[in-house]
Amino acid sequence: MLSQSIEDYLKAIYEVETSEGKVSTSALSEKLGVSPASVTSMMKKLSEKKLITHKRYQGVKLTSAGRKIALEIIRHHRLIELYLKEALGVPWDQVHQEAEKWEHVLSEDLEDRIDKFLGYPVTDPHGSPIPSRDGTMIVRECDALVDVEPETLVKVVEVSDHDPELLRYLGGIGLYPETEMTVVSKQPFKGPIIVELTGKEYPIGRNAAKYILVEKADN
Amino acid sequence: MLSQSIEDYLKAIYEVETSEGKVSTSALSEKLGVSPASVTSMMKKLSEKKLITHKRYQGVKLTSAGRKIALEIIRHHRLIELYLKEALGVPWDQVHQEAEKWEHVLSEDLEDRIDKFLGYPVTDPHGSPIPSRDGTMIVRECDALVDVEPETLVKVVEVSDHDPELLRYLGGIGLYPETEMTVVSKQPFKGPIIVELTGKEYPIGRNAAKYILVEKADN
DNA sequence: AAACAAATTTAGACGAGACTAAAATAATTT
DNA sequence: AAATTATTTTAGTCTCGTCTAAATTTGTTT
Repeated sequence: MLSQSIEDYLKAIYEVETSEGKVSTSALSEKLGVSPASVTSMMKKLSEKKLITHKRYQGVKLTSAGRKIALEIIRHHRLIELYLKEALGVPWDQVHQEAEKWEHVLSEDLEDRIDKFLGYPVTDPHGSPIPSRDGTMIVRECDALVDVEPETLVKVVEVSDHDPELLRYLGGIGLYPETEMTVVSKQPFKGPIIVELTGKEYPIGRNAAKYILVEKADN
Repeated sequence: MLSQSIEDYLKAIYEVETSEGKVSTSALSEKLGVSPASVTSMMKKLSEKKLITHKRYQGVKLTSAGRKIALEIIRHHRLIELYLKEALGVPWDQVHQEAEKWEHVLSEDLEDRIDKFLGYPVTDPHGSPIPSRDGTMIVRECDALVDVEPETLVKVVEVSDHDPELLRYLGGIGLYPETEMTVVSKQPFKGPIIVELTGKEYPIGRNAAKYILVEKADN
């Protein structure tokens, strides 16, 4: 059995690896809210357990064993997020922080029951794909909203779950995964992006728009 | 925020206090599966936090602050047990071990949602009363099955959740809280107690019968 | 290429919570 | 009441995961 701490590190490594390619000590330090020195000592331990490979001063990489565990935790996390929303009506801006705790105590049996209850879902409430039990996750190519040209009809694919504030705003204007909307314009001088949905126009800050993934809607 | 370990100790102290009156170091050591020395050092810590009172060599007692926390954890535990059974169909012999982990990560918000979902229940799947949010729990007077005279019609009130094996057996013969049955006979030489329910007779060992609480049914 | 800055690792310490072995106290027997 | 046994506490150690401060390596300027 792995400690909660180890699980958190593996998950963080996976996330940094997919979002930035290279996994530095400082990135993990930042993400996990611990000192760089703590990261280094944990890297040593994870190396010994063959969950990562580590070259001094060169960053780390998950081994396939490490990746499998990371994906298992992420699967737990996302299943729980969806479950809390569907079964208990927890608002989508709160499910993340709850799942952070619950992901570490989910048994295989309960995981299966929840999966079944939800009808074997493939995405969580933020549109993020749920890894399969055997440790694989689909990869999607889609664009950040901030990079889309005006006058385009797009469909929301995924919204980052890290900022509850943003999620509340987006929920308030009815912007969820699967929502279709039109990018109306991008205001100059790093101003907001204006989108239209359900007949109304709303501003979305450039920074926020980095965390909203969309794909071109067909037609 | 209290550590999981502290929560476990407080819960154990509460349980020993209600079942045996006096809370000895060895009883806690046994119950928690740690050495007596570990118990003593934790007692020191809990005393400093004013959660218990401790007289050297004389056992411990919960303060009202300590009791409140213990009851909060027990409330979590029992709500979760019932929730897992009702919402996810977890068999009653498995809910206990799941709840042991989940009880420590339940937020107030989720506690309320689960409570509401269940319709503000007062007992868990084993018939144990669920403490109220403000930290009170009803006390019931009822008899252990082992002490009941033959030829009596009784109603099952509560079954201890500590032995999954026993729970499976009892579930198999349809013996749950609220079940009515007749104590047919007590076999001599510490033999089993024979009960009749749904027209059939079943043996229940003396030891098991200590852990089944019943009340006389007003026939 | 030398100097400086930034990132990373090492060294050493700490608090939590467990352990074992030994000492102290309480309970029970004789 | 003294001796023996059982229980509890103390003393000292260990692992885990964190920290700070100092040393090392890498990257970037000038």
